[in-house]
Amino acid sequence: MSTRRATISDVAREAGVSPSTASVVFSGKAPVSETTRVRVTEAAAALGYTGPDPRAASLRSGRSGIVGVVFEEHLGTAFLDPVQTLMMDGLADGVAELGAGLLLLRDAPHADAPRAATLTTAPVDAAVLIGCSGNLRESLAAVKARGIPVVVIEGDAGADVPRIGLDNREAQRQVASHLRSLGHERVAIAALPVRSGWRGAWLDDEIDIRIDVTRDRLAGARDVFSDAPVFAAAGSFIDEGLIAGRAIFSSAMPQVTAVIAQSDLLAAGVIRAAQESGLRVPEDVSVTGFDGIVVDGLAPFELTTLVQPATEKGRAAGRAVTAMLKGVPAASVNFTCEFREGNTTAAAPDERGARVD
Amino acid sequence: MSTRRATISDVAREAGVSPSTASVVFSGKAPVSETTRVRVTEAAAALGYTGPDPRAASLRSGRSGIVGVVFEEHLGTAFLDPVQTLMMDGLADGVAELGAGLLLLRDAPHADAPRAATLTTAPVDAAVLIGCSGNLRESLAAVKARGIPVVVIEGDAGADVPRIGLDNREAQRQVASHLRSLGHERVAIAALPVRSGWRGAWLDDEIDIRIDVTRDRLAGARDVFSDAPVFAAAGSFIDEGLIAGRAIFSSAMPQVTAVIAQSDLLAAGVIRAAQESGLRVPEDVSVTGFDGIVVDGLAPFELTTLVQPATEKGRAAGRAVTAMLKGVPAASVNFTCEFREGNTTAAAPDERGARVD
DNA sequence: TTGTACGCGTTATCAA
DNA sequence: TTGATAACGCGTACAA
Repeated sequence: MSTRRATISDVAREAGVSPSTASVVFSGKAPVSETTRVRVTEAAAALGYTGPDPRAASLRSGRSGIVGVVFEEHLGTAFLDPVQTLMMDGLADGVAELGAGLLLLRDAPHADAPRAATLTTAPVDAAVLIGCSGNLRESLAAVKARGIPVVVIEGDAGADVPRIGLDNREAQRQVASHLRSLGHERVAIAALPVRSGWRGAWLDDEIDIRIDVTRDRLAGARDVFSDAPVFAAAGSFIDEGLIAGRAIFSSAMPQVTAVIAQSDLLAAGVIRAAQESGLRVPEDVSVTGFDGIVVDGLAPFELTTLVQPATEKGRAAGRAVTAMLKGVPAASVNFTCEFREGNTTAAAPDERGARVD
Repeated sequence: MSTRRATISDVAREAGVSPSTASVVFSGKAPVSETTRVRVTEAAAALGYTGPDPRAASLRSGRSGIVGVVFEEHLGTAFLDPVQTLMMDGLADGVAELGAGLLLLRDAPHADAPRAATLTTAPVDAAVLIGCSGNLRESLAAVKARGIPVVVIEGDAGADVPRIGLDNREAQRQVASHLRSLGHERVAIAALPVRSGWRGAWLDDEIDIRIDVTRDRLAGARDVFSDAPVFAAAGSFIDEGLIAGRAIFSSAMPQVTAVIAQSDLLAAGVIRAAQESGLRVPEDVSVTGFDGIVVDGLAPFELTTLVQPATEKGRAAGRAVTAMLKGVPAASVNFTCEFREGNTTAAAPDERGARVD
């Protein structure tokens, strides 16, 4: 009874065959006679050998059967955000054909997990980057240098990296235009974080927005309301929306008649803040969201929002990765949001009288 | 420009040092003179070397920095179930200290993904099994043979495997007793699936329940209502609850006055089915859930249910795995549900008059 | 502080 | 159908 685990060579010796033959028995990559197969299988059982060591196999074959999914946040939040959840669902679908496992990774080592697994240290065959902040761009360089296929969801990683995109700017502009057509002039924006680790604050400097989604949606809003003040929240949560909303409604700024939130969850929080301030939605203030997810506890409100095909985005990413691993070049895909009018928007208060019909 | 990628030996040669020195520069496991460090770093940059190959490193060191999380369902559904989502959130937290990535795996190859990565073929340092059906038990044997630390959430894997458990049976019994004390006699049960791939049907044979959660909760209900008919759904979804509810309310069985659902989502579906049948909840029929999650669109109902600490369960599993990888034996942990009375249960119709106070 | 030498466990390749 | 050989790329005793 040796102290170390049995290897495939041990099994081969026990079965009286060569290591390569034993290997074939387990991989099934070449025909093996039934008698040999049985002998090897029995030898393995006798030695308690449960199959090739994945580490060694992946070193030799160059394949690990793992697709890395890189988030730029605390991993936990990836599960708490409905949009991400739906995307993961689609992604799991998309890589199913490939038969790979999904490895959840963070973009870079963080204070609370300094030795966290990252794209550079993980044995992945391909990677899917979600969002594409500055940190992610670093990972990207490493991965590209290693020649690992990469797909980016919601971000720009250069012309040679397939992206799964969304018409964030156009969609947000559409909603902004809708508000303008309702007569709104004094509009505030509740934005998503501008970079990893952002704490939630009024935004002074818009040059330094490092998260593409935030920047693109903001640009869309700015296409219509070029001077709207922006409070960038710490994350896409109802509670953060509440904080943003309080800042917006209680500030010394001129009374806003509409708030453009960059996510449905933020919008839900903003609505709550409005109610706290004694403002009626949509009579006193209109609020718009983004994503088109189901927000719990928002009844009787139905957000005026943009519905994005989150699951489809994930599925497309999975398919792109699958294709690339098969050597087929993958093309970028751009998805479109669908405008959905709810009951959280109405004509601006000032113009109410004139607009009622 | 060679056709293959640079290795650490190439870098060492370029820098004029030995491979082992170069290795140390990257791993930081031994002191290196500043000049050497710079020389190696520059050589690496010149050659486009981005660090040790994770595959080789993990073969050599025996560590991959990956914790496998094994589900017994289609991976996508894992993200759609709020309970799983919360658990993953906690799990991510729990392994954070370890700095490992979470690899999402299925229990066994499936029809739609025959070559899917499994516990046996993935380079994991440790594994967390969620649920513990028959399929999982197979993986379990292999993993134990390989000496990989394992923790099981909601399942029994033998005395030597730490389990993160829940008082499913006792909790469910508590709810059943509550119903009985309200005067209910004719009760039906809307159960979770009894095994992987189950399609949803009345349950004839209760011997063959291969999913522990289902069996334990059923046992709890049976402790009070020993003859209640059981419709086992295909999954924990509102739509499956609807199917179960329709079966229950439209069947030729004696009019039930209460339905014990094994999850909140099932309960939500059952309520919908009741309304379809013209039954009022809770006046005509009481419905109970399990999990204590927020079910969207259920307003104005608040389920009478059992609140389970899902996030805590995940966190405990993560901590157990972390401990085991450090060589510290981990103990099993058993969590307790909290009974929460909502407005979906009331006195049984027959006894209403007698019970009003 | 640096270098030498070896093996981690497997599988691709090719010849028999 | 099977076997011999040679890497895969790295980490780490140990010696210098």
